[in-house]
Amino acid sequence: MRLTNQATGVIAQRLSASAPAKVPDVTHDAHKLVARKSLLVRSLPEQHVEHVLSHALWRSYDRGETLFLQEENAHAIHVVLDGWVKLYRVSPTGAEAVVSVFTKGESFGEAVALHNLPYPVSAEAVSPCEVMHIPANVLISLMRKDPEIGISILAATFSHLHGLVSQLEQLKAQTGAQRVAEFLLTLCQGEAGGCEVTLPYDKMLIAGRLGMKPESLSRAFSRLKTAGVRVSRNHAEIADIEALREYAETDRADSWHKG
Amino acid sequence: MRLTNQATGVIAQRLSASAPAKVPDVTHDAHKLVARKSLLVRSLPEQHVEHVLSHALWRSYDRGETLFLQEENAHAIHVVLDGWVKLYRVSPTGAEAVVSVFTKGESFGEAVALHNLPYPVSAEAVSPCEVMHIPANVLISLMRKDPEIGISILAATFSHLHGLVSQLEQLKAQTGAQRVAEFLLTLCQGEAGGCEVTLPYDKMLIAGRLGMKPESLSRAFSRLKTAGVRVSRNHAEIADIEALREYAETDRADSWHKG
DNA sequence: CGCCATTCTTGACTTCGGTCATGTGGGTGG
DNA sequence: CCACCCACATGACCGAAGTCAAGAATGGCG
Repeated sequence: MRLTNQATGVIAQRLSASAPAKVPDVTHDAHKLVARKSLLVRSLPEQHVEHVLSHALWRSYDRGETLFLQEENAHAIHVVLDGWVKLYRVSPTGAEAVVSVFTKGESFGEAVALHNLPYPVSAEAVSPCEVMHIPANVLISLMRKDPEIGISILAATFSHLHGLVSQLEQLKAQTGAQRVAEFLLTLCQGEAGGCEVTLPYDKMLIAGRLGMKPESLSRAFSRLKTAGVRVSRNHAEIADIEALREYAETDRADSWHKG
Repeated sequence: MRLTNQATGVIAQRLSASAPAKVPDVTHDAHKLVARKSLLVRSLPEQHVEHVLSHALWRSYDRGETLFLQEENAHAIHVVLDGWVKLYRVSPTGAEAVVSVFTKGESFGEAVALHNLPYPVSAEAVSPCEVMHIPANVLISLMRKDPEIGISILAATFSHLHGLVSQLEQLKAQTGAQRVAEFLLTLCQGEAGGCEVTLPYDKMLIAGRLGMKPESLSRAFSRLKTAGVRVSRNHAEIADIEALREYAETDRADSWHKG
């Protein structure tokens, strides 16, 4: 648990008071802004946004803290306002599989919460973070008045489906190094040329997210040197984005067979 | 394409007539029954079911026929009434990754259709099959009257999310043979003891579905002999379901490390 | 400043799974 | 009925990735 908890204290108060509307807190305002920009809230009909935000719970989590566990019943939708949250699943064998990692502006748990179903995954803060929880009943009651809301929730859910499908494709059709390359590409927004990026979280988690062991990630990084990638600490330099994309999209067989 | 297309002809007629309500066709009635029992339709409010079914399109597909392609815009939700349909994705490298395989009573495309978004995957019939298409606008207009419908669509979408999450977990945390073991377990409904199952589709597709090459599937099967599995043609005998589950859930490291 | 825990890297070794080549059996079409 | 084509199995080979172990680099904390 985090020890320097001045901030945590403030927010804990806020948590207990469930109508935080006029707390004159700059960080809270900043978080509200992030919330408004999140995919989920952004796609809600404008007239309901204020209502939803004012009925939400705002909480801080320390690194390593659990938001919820697999099999627990869902009663809220979660929107990350700051920091990183991982969704993972523990297989019967005890191995942990990271399903996704969310950050500022991203939401999860939409489909489960509206049905009071058990979560299929567990959620844990991997850095100190701020999370907004929207109680499911708030959304459900709104939804009965305005069906449009159902559509926006479906939009968010679809983007998760899409993300999972991409991940499946990558796992089934790409090597580890290629997945790492794609991961790096998602971090740099430029289209071409060189680029420097900061790795958003530690390498153990990156490895998990990409479906490999930390040792394999290290090796994948060194393999990417030939593609113009240099990594030190949590900092990566990409010499040529196009070249890296080329690497990621080259069929494994081609590389030595036709090369 | 299928050459014996008497049946296909009949259904093609039905397809062109968009109000097939009183066609006295036994197979059509049988399909309607399947449709009613599908997860999607089953969770719709009773009073809308008839309306939805009567506005649906009913079509036959031959083995190998394409229902839709990745990137196409979605305008309908699909419910499989008979046969098998695979959803797959072609990666930039050209490799095909099977995302899921659906059969009788299962639906897909819910979230995409309601937004007119492009499909993230392609769909192909892997056996002759019957599919019901529910035009998205039918559901959308109903949804505006009764928000309950949004919830039931979310239910179907959630079960897909859940399926993808399980698949991810399996790919990240299990060996090929273990995935095959789990696959076999899903085919037998018994809890314990022995069991015989028929493989639902050809081994190439099973291999794809489980994220491996046909050769690896063969080897996985022979590896499972030690766990009491015997396979010949499309028929598999499982000596002891419990033992097989045990095999599937044993950590890879354990097997030789502590064994 | 120095200790300690953790993360990260590297190396040796093993296993898993993909690739290629070959052989076999079953089914379809001529 | 035979030829041909697939799906499928098997073996040889190899690269990719996991396991184990040891050491280097970091970062927090006393």
